Amino acid sequence: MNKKVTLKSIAKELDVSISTVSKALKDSPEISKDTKQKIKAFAKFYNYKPNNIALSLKNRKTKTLGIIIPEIVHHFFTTVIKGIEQVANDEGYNVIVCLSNNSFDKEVINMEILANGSTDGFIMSVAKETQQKKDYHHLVETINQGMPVVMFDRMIPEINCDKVIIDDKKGARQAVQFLIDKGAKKVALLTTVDYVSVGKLRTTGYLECLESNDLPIDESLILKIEDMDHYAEKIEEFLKQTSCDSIFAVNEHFAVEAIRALRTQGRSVPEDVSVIAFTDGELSKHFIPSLTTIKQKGLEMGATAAKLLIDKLERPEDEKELYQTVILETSLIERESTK
Amino acid sequence: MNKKVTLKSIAKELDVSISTVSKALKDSPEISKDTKQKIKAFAKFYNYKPNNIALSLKNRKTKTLGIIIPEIVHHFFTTVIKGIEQVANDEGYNVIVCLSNNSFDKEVINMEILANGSTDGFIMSVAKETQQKKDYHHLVETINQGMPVVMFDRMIPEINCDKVIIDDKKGARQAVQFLIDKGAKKVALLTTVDYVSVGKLRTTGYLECLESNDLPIDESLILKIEDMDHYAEKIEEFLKQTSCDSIFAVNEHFAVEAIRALRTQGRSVPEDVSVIAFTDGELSKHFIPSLTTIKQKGLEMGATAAKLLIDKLERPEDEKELYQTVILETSLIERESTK
DNA sequence: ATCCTCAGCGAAAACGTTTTCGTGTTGACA
DNA sequence: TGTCAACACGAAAACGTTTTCGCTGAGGAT
Repeated sequence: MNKKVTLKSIAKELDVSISTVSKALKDSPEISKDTKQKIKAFAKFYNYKPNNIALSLKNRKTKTLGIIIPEIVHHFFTTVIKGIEQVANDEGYNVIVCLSNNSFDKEVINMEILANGSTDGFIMSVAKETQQKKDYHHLVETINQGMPVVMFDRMIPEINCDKVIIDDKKGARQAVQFLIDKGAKKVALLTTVDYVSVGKLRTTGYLECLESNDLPIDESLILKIEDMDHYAEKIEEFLKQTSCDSIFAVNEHFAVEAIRALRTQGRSVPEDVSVIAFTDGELSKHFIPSLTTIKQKGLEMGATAAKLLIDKLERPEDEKELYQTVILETSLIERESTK
Repeated sequence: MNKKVTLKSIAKELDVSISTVSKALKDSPEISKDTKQKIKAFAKFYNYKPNNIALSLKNRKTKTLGIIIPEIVHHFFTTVIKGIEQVANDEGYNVIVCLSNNSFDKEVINMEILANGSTDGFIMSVAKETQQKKDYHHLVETINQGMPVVMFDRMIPEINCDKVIIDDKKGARQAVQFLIDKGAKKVALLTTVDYVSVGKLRTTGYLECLESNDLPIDESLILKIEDMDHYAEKIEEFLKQTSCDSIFAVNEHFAVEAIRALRTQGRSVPEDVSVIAFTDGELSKHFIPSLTTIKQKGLEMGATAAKLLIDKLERPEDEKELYQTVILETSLIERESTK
């Protein structure tokens, strides 16, 4: 087991000082050609690589970005991570991923751990519980310590930082308008409870769109789902009691379960009921019928967030105070679930 | 913007030495009660947290695990990550994720970067290209430097390290036997090219099972897919030219595309053709018909890998040389795609 | 009055870098 | 021969910890 080679060990072996080794490896003009050659050859032979930790300590930057997300077994978040990873890697940054599991406490702990030197900044989507509790002290504190934070998707308007979001309201309007344009009169909504920011925004978009088309808002056409463990049953029950000609779901799981429920009730998609969903997931593409969706663009979101963060990190101190919110365009992808 | 508080700054402020502060915060008996109280109060008030980087440098351990996987937008890998994260967190470790995108070069670079102090060990599934090239120098070198490596899923038998795998061959046999028991005579196989280790193993299992049931091996019933970009077309074409009564697919995407292709050809699943797949994915559960699968147990795999790695990290030097390979049981989950 | 003990604290090294500044040697030039 | 610049290198500080060891002064024992 070859122990790690350091500047010190090279210096000792070649009988020069540590500084000489360091300078030689950086091709400093201070060092003579002969010495440089000797040191470089030795270093190469023993495969010397500078220790990142020591560098981090010295430079006071780690070249790593902290990602905190509620959940990783989720297609949207993985595409975001991929987007982040790509630009981070190109810029020489690494990525450390922490999961909050939608728990406020875990989010706080993760942030505190990473904030103490492990990362240069954060990219995060806040936990459901955090949005519910409205306790943002951990965010405020890390930002106050000079750690840049970029929020994406589930963000908090009151917090002053860079943000990357999609126009959820507009996307929802787009979806519902699409259904209406195809002749829908009774559009059902499958959404989440209101404290989930994106759920609320999409609900609002739905309502706005009905209104601007002079369609009545029928509460019995709206299902707000809290418990992600039993949503299938909820949806099935809901669809038994309501008659609609189309469905707008805020995510693909709701949409898929709706289609399944409809099918067991003898109604087929898209012939009897059109279904459209908010998502960027795998299911939509492969499901039969494949789903018409409002695309969330996770990759772009991640890439944009990473760019914003790195930009802030590599900018001089004085220019750091201006925060921007990037709003990504949504796009409607028509597939088989609507007619 | 409150600058970070350090031992030094506390020491200066309270007019004691750095060592006194350090000891006081660790409740050392060397320090008097009064001093301790004073220092602790001050530290708490200014929210002192030790700098992880400095600790890492001092202790020569980072308390973070490096994960290198080919791809993150993939349900199996995300469940593995989740499994790793859970036990890592419980043991006070963080997790840094790097993607190889199935590129040998990126795998090497990522490993080299992380190996220089950023992580204490690795959990990885090797890139397709690495399996193809059979160039394992980066693995050998990091292991030789005393960095523990745990491989999962796509592993390399020649490398001496801990491994967590599922019994792919047995799982495949289980799947094919299930089909045969249900009366299948012509079982088609949708698999990958042979240099992908798990693909090859599952193919072998398929062949073995046919043999032990005295069924002929018909090469025209076997499709080996190389290019993951155009597999749908390949499968469709394949199914047009072959008549089979059942299909064994090595992943859920192949299975789903097969079902779609069958349907356009007027054959329905499971009535005309039974389909079974290797996977743990979302698609299988939600697809209509839902898929009968051999479960991969990503969560367990990740958790086991993390346990193995942490175990090795926290064990004294002399006990580190024994490597184990944990083989996870597969289980068959019967759903709607087989009859 | 002298010695010893021990409580309570500080100095310094160490982890592996980078970088500033200082220093000794050489050769050229007056 | 003496002066000075240039060259080549080393010493040391710094990043923020932990930890070993040494020091000081007070108090008790003799």
